[in-house]
Amino acid sequence: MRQKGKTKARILAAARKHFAASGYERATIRAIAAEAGIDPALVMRYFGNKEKLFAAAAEFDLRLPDLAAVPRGTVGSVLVGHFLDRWESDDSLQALLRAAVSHRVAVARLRAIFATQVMPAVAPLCKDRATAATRVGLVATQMLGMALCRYVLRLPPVVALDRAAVISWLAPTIQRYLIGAKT
Amino acid sequence: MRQKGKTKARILAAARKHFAASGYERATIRAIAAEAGIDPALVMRYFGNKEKLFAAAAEFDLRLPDLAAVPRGTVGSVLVGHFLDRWESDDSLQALLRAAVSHRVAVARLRAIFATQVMPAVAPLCKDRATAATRVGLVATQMLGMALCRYVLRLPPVVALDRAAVISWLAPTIQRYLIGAKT
DNA sequence: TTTTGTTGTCAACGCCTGTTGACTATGTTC
DNA sequence: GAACATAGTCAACAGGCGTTGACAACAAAA
Repeated sequence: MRQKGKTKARILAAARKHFAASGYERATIRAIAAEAGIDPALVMRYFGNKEKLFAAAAEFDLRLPDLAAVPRGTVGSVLVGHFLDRWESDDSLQALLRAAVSHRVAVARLRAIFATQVMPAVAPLCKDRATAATRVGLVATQMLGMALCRYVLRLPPVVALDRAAVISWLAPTIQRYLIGAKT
Repeated sequence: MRQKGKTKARILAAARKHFAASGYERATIRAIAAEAGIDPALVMRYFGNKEKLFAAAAEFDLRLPDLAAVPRGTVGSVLVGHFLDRWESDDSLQALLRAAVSHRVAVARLRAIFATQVMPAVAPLCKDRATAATRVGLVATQMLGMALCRYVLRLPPVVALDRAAVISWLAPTIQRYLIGAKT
């Protein structure tokens, strides 16, 4: 065997990098293959087609912590900090966001992650069940908005913030959306 | 003259529609020309190339109101309401956001709008000049995040909110970012 | 050693893209 | 009516794309 697993992993890493940097359509199979040091045709052998390659590259776990265990007053800080960590350590998230803006498969995947990972982990924190979905949605607007401005659009004042500043500014917002009074 | 101005306007409208719906690369000159009911070559005659067509289609004015005139306590509501109006009445904003995620010209344009329209209009509201840029940046994260989740990703709980609910949830956030205590 | 199955390469296909230059039609001006 | 500029069409180009099927290299099983 001439290392099947390693090649597959190299392709996936290259795919994540290109999808994250360029979005779905600008990331080409040829460029990904070149980065992985192999022939484009081999990518097809491994993943079937471009859409399946993307699906494989954008598969990941948000690894949300057990929020029932953290003190209610620090839920905002913990959530913001965790999201910053995930965004900075995994290209998949950037790849997914960039692609979701123009590709139906990617946006479906993103909605699925929201529904199956974010919602179940975060919604139980809300007292009134009636507004829980709304509250989690609001959290998403602030979190994804920060990711968009900081990592994708790179707005200078947002990039300039350090980790601690982002947390101290955003945490009260998240806290209020989740367990604050209904306005 | 066989109506030069009207054709140009039809091309621009078709371009905005397609860029908004599909992003930069998926919106093709051919499709735009077909929608405008003319030949693709005529688009080139009018705008030179695709990039210039996009630049023309993504040119717009945020029409920010004079914020010095509104009571300090309602600045958040006014801003959120105004942004909702602009997002829903003008395809250019969606086109620009969708394109900015994968196209360097578009992201530059978006940063320019932030710097030349948002910053000058909003920054004067902040008391301490030192943190003004940061505060306006934070406002952008929440506003663009809402636009992203509501109009582009269409997350169900965010889409379900009506105009009044969006305003009443987001206004306090914006208010705090702009004129609240530094955390 | 031969066979067999896997890992990888090569060259090409068909399609769609932005873009171009030659051409036609129409309205305006002398 | 002739000359001319403008508005619009047509067919084609060169290039890049995802994708394919035939072939080569190599490792393991016979």
